[in-house]
Formats: sequence, structure tokens, C-alpha cells
Amino acid sequence: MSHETAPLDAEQLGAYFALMEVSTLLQHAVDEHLRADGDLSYVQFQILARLTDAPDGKLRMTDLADGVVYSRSGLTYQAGLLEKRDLITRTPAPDDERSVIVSLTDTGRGLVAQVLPGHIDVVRRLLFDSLHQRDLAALGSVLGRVREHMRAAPPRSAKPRTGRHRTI
Amino acid sequence: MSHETAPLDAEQLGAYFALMEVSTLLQHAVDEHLRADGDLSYVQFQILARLTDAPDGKLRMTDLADGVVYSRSGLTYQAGLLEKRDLITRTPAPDDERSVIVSLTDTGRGLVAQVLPGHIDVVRRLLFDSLHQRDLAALGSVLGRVREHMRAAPPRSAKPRTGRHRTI
DNA sequence: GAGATGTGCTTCAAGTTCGAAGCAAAAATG
DNA sequence: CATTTTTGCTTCGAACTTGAAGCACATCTC
Repeated sequence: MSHETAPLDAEQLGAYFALMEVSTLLQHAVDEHLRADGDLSYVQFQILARLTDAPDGKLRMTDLADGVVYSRSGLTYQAGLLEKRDLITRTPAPDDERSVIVSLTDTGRGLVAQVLPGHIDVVRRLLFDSLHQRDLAALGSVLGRVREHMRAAPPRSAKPRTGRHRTI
Repeated sequence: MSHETAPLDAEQLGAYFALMEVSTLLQHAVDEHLRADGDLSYVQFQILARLTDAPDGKLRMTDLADGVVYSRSGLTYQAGLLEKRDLITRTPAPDDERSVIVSLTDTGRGLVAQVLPGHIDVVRRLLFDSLHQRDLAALGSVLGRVREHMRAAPPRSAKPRTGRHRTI
């Protein structure tokens, strides 16, 4: 067996639990706010937000799913809902018949703009109000490094990634 | 309007996204491992782990749900599954006929012991291998502070908490 | 101490999630 | 090129999650 399995020390355990609890609570709070403010789930908001960030507001389904860390079938389902509300559009890609290109509609862009201030407000209130500038810098840099590390070492079953993968 | 809604600056946004992505990836990885190793979902493991930590391996349903940040009905469902597998036991509380006390069985305790090393291993590999001791300390202390802040300011709709609430 | 209110858990229905299977188009292989 | 393999998405079934409604016990109020 090549891996050490000594127990995590108390400090590591604390950091791990804190990370999971903070992210869970934050997600719940944000989700609740998004629902009240724009009838969007957290996942739906993530999809729209990611599109907002993309060039021309367009992304292929797969790239979208990867960005949101979400199953393909789940994305198909949510895309159906969003399309029904006219927040996005799905059209076959011109260069590759298999691909579907998801485009943000004006309505979608509007809705994101509408809920964004509240969203940001919740995040700031919960996550940042308790932090000093120095803490924030530390948190960002440490988590950024962890993220790179994780992307490099994907969860066992993952296939080798396709490379072109935009940062959120 | 009493709240400032200036956009989060780039640093804050980066930290927020990194936090959410790291926790999601970590959760997926851990979930996959638990399933392979002991046929447990992450939620189920959390339930069992929390019981392992509790005095006598017993907790009331409500306390359990609070600890896991989980809906009551969802917990009932999962408790049913765990009971069917003889990992826990449910018995009415002697002092309060309404309450149900969940107890970890020996089988349950054994299963936790069985999957724990792998679980820890995944967490260490993904979360801690990329961190120096100093970073770890920073992460733990910052997240710990955030957690306290969040617990103090619960997500809008939450009822005033009951007070006796053990730290994970 | 009877009636109103609150608490703890379960049941229920509706919605969401995922992986496996299916299907079509593209790329790789010979 | 014909055949195999891979890729991108959707459909399908089964499992999970949740809030609301329901039920039983406890607590409060007069």
C-alpha cells in the first residue's frame, strides 16, 4: 500500500470540517436568496452566470457541465427548464452536428443582472464580513492553490481531461 | 436600502468561486470513495460519523439533522435505509415519547472504521497535499472564523436555534 | 385540567439528480 | 473508404431530496 493513512491531525480535521460546513451553509443561503429573488436554483444561476461570462454568451453543453461540475443528464434537464423560461436557447453547432450550443437570451441576461446584487450581498454578508483584508488574501491564495491541485488530480474515475478548460 | 451592493472585487470573487469549486470537487471525490469502499453516500457517512462522535453513539433525530444541515424528511428517509442495513437503530426516547433516538450499532461502528482510512486518505490527497503547514493553519483559522460568523447569522428563514448544538 | 399551541417525527407528492443505455455524428484505424 | 471507436447529447429508470400535510405527544394558558 503506497499511501500513508495516518489520521489527519486535529488542525487538518478542523479545516476540513470548517470548509464543508461553510460551503454548505453558504450554498443554502445563496440558494434560498436566488429562489426568492428570481425563482432560480443555485445550479440554474451557476449555468446562467457562466454563460454571462462566456464570449457572446455561448457555450457548448459539455463545457457548461464541466464548469458547473455537474452530470450531463442533469444539465440536459436544467437546460430544458431554462429554455422553457426563455432564459437560454439551444441550437446545434454549425461545425459539429453533435454539439449543442447554449446561448443566453436577453431575458436570461436580464435575470442574472436582476439577481446578482442580492446574490453578491448574501455572499459578502456571510463570507466576507467576518474577514480582514489579510485573511481574504490568504483564503483566496490557499484555495486557489488547492483548486489547481485538485484539477490536476481528478477523482479516480475521471478520464484525462480535454485540455481546453476555461477558469470560472 | 441598508446594504451596500458594490460588486465583490476580483479577489473576493476568486476566493468565493474557489471555495465553492473546491468543496464540490472534494465532496464528489469523497462520495465516490465512500460508495466504492462501503456502499455509503456522503450523507450516510456524515450521519454515521456524527453518531460515532456522540456520547454512547446516540443522538436524537433532530440533533442529527441539524448537525448534518439536512431536512428532517430526508433524514427520516436515510435513517430508514441505514436501519435496514442494521447500521443504526431507532428507538423512542424514554423521557419524551415524540423523540426518536438513533443509536449506532456495532456493525455501523465497524463500517465507519472500515471506510475511515480511505476517506481520510482522499481528503488528505486532495485538500492537504498541496498545502504547507502555514497555509493549513491559515485556512483553518480563517474558515473557523467564517463558520462562527455564519452560525451567528443564520440564513434568513431560520428559526432561532435551540442553543445546545455540539460542534461537528 | 381542558383547550390551544408547539414540537418531533413520518408520510406524501413533486421535483431533481445520477448513471446506464441509446443514438447520431465525428475521428481514428486499417 | 469501410469499420471501429470515440464523442456529445438525450432519454430512461431508479434513487434521493424537499416542503407541506398529518399525527402523536408535550407544553403552555387560562
